[in-house]
Amino acid sequence: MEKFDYDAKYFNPLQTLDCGQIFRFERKGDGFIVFSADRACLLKSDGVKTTVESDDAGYFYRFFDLDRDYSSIVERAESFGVPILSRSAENCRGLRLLNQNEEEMIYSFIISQNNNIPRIKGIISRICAGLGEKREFCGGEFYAFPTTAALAAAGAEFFKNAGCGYRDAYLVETSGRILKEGIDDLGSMTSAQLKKRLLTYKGIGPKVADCIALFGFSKRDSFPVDTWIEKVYKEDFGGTLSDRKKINDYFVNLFKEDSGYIQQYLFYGKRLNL
DNA sequence: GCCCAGGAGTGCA
DNA sequence: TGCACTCATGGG
Repeated sequence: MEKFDYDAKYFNPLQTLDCGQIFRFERKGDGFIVFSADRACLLKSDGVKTTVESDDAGYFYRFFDLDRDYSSIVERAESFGVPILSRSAENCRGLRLLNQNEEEMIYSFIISQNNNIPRIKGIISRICAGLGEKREFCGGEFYAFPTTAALAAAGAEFFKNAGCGYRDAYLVETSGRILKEGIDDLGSMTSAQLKKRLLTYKGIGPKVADCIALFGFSKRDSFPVDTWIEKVYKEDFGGTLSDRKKINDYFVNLFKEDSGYIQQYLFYGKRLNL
């Protein structure tokens, strides 16, 4: 096991895990076990230092985005003078944007559409248990996120039984296509190129593409617009547009390279009613 | 029974 | 191009 720690002021486990960007983690004593692809780590904080234990410190250092200075991000977020944003950034300064596995993000956010977070977690958990490799961590067992090959071999009936509902066909179609084509060429694309490509997959529309780009491909100039962000737009920014594409344009033009961070502050802050 | 959830695909004007 | 309709499922 490898272990490192980080200033807890800018790395809060609960805020980082609970804000809706990740669907696979569980409580373990006074900390959390966090899963990514076929790996796991143990995350704890005493309020002064947050510690990460795993068998690959380098992977999780990048996973938790620990190269980046969040004090300046929080500062810039507060500089806009929008009350809900200032409150959320101040309260959620320990929220870190994750750099997650690309394929796990693609399939997870296809499942997320028109769905709620607790149910998304349950569906993904059942898919992992059914198709993922069994691994060991911290004296317990867990299931890796399934490979594309395993997903492509599963069939619609499996996904329906896992609770995917009508999204079963999207998973069958998209996993089959990625098995054939791979996604190696997506990693080097610009944000705009990547989103355009993502939109060509079944089950991926503008909002899901933004989430995949933001959490899976580290495209921080993305601003996913869902029902909660629509609410923020109307109630807290006095917005009058209802077209989600135009709302997205409005926010990206306003927040630019900080869009992804600020979107999470607003999304999480609104859900917590901060 | 209703409305809602990290929306997207389809058909038709 | 825009817009209404539909798509499972579970919780409140």
